[in-house]
Amino acid sequence: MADPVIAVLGPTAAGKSDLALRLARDLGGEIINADSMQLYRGMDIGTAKLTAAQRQGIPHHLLDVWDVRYPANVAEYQQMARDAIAAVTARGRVPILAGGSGLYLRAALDDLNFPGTDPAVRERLEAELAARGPAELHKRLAGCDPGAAVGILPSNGRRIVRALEVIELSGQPFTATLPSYESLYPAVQIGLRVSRGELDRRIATRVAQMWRDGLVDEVRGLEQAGLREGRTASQALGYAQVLRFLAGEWSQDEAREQTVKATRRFARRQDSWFRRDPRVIWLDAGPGADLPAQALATIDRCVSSPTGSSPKDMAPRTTS
RNA sequence: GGUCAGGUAGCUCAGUUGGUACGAGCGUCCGCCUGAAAAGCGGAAGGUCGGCGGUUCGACCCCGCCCCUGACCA
Repeated sequence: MADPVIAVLGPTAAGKSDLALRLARDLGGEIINADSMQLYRGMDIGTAKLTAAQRQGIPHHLLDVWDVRYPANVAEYQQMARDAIAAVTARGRVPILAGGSGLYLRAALDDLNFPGTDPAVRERLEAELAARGPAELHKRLAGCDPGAAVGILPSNGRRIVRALEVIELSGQPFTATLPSYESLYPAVQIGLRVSRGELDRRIATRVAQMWRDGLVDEVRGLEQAGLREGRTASQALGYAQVLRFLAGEWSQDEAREQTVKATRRFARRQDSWFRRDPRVIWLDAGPGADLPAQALATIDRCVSSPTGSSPKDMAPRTTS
């Protein structure tokens, strides 16, 4: 198999960063971040970003590229990620995507095209959403694109706005369904599986550690840098909660507890997103599991599979 | 020891002037997801209404006793 791309995915606190690091060392790879929040400069503690020392000299790409005031943007990430993959590959090294942002991973790896956007149109539609509510906009959507309306619930204002925006800008109907799972690259997607109980424990521990490491101070600093204006960054787990503490809305304890709760919920959403992707090869990342060995063996197996195999054929064989 | 308030879904609480619990939020589980995705949205499962006895055609709602919790008084 030529120029394989490795992806390490799974819920927060499953151990993606460490495994990616290990694989990069063993395979001669470079890591490409696939975590929407680690793209932000200065958001370190709360995103569990590896420190320079922890990176052990392994090149990490797409960390710290956005200012906290900048609204995140999948399409832009897609471009950057593909450029990074191409660059790493050109260097003769193995690209290793690591991160828990499902849509970002798919944007990088799969044949996904994002129709354009226009701030003015968006703003207008959002104002309408605020003024009239999602149900009314949904009726309008049903009028101009019945197909899209069927796939989007009348209560989901966010998606309705985007659909109307795309229709207005492109004159084309909005396709509300994700394409099937077809990779653009030959890729081995490794999913880390941890039991709920264990995961919840790790999340609690991790959040407590973030607090000890100075998350509150980090957020204070970022607040000065305009974090509150950042549409995306201000809503990041931990950051949103600390901002509410700083605003006097919550006590610090409340902020910490809420962070744990929200992170748990997030991990569940990540699970359901990744779970349905048939290409993901799941490995046990519970306590005592020898993850690197399992991962290396998996990659070996996939890479040595018959040449000429399409990416699609690289889904795990249930037998073997 | 006495008085008062309260014991309803895993948690916090609504509710029925007696007619099969309309419950809600949170949690849990499941699902959706194309330019905010650590975001946004939906669905489901959960209750012998503290225990025992009585009144009644019928009680979670009335009566009695008991148990538990909280506050107050001694």
